[in-house]
Amino acid sequence: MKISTKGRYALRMMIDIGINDKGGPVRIKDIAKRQKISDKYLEQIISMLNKAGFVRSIRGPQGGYRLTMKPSEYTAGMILRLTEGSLAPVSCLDGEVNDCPRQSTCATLKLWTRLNDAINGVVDDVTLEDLINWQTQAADIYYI
Amino acid sequence: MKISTKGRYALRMMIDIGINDKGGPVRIKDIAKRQKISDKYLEQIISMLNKAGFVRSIRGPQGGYRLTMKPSEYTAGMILRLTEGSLAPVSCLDGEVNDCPRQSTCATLKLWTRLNDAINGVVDDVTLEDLINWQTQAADIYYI
DNA sequence: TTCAATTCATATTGACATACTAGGAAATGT
DNA sequence: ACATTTCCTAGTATGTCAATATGAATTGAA
Repeated sequence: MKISTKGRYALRMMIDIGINDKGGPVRIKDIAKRQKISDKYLEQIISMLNKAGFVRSIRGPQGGYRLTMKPSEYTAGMILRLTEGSLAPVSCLDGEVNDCPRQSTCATLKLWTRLNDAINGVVDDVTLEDLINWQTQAADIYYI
Repeated sequence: MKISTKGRYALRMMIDIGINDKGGPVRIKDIAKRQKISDKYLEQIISMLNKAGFVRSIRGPQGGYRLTMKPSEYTAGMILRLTEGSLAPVSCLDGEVNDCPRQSTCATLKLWTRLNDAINGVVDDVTLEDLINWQTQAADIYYI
């Protein structure tokens, strides 16, 4: 019942890009250095974000990545669902339809559905803008 | 971000025992047959519930397991936390204290804390009694 | 036009967890 | 005594996670 590094790193990268884009693209190497994460691993993760259109890449020298939308338009749920695959606590709630043969008599399904709703309620309520604000506020307090 | 079979089976066993205790202990073999799960695997899981005092065992012929408390006194969270280890979405929220060196500057921690609270809010609100009621209601509808 | 800096793509790996299966020991009611 | 139950430990196949590794493709700048 854990969010994997993929999801956590993806959020941190999006936050990092949001904060460090000063009118030009942000390099993986710099993100890796700031976040203290292997740049090769980050490459793989950002490739997902790129293919999903959450960032766009610029190749060659002075290249890097930029956000494609305003931070307020991304939710944490969008980013986590993309990288984690699904946030559902049980696989029968993964897709659109539940084809579990036990579903009509499954008491625990009601519990899992409530849990699923609670999880979605949180992650779809928090935007990248929120995360960036929390990040910059925390940094301010820390470095004063 | 999935509940494992251990947690799911533990809940189903507790529900099964709650429903099928007719004044005497319920055998693993019968639970396994009803739930269509390997009895050997259920043995391992119920051993955790036994050691935690959630059920008590009676050995020998006509032996089996009985609940030690009223169904209303168990929450789903108690059973899941025991079998899953922890329901926290990130490991830095696992124990009592958070000793992550990034915590003071970690924006995502706020998200994980909200998520953790939401998860706990659901699982600690649903009791075994609720689950048993949902189960018996579902069975009624199904078999009429 | 060459070169260095960057992203892009794919394969491999080690460690670990999951979801069991297997075999037999211990206890106990009849 | 014996059959029935739980109890205990070990083994195992499979898959996932979290990287690491290697090199190709692209492109701005000298």
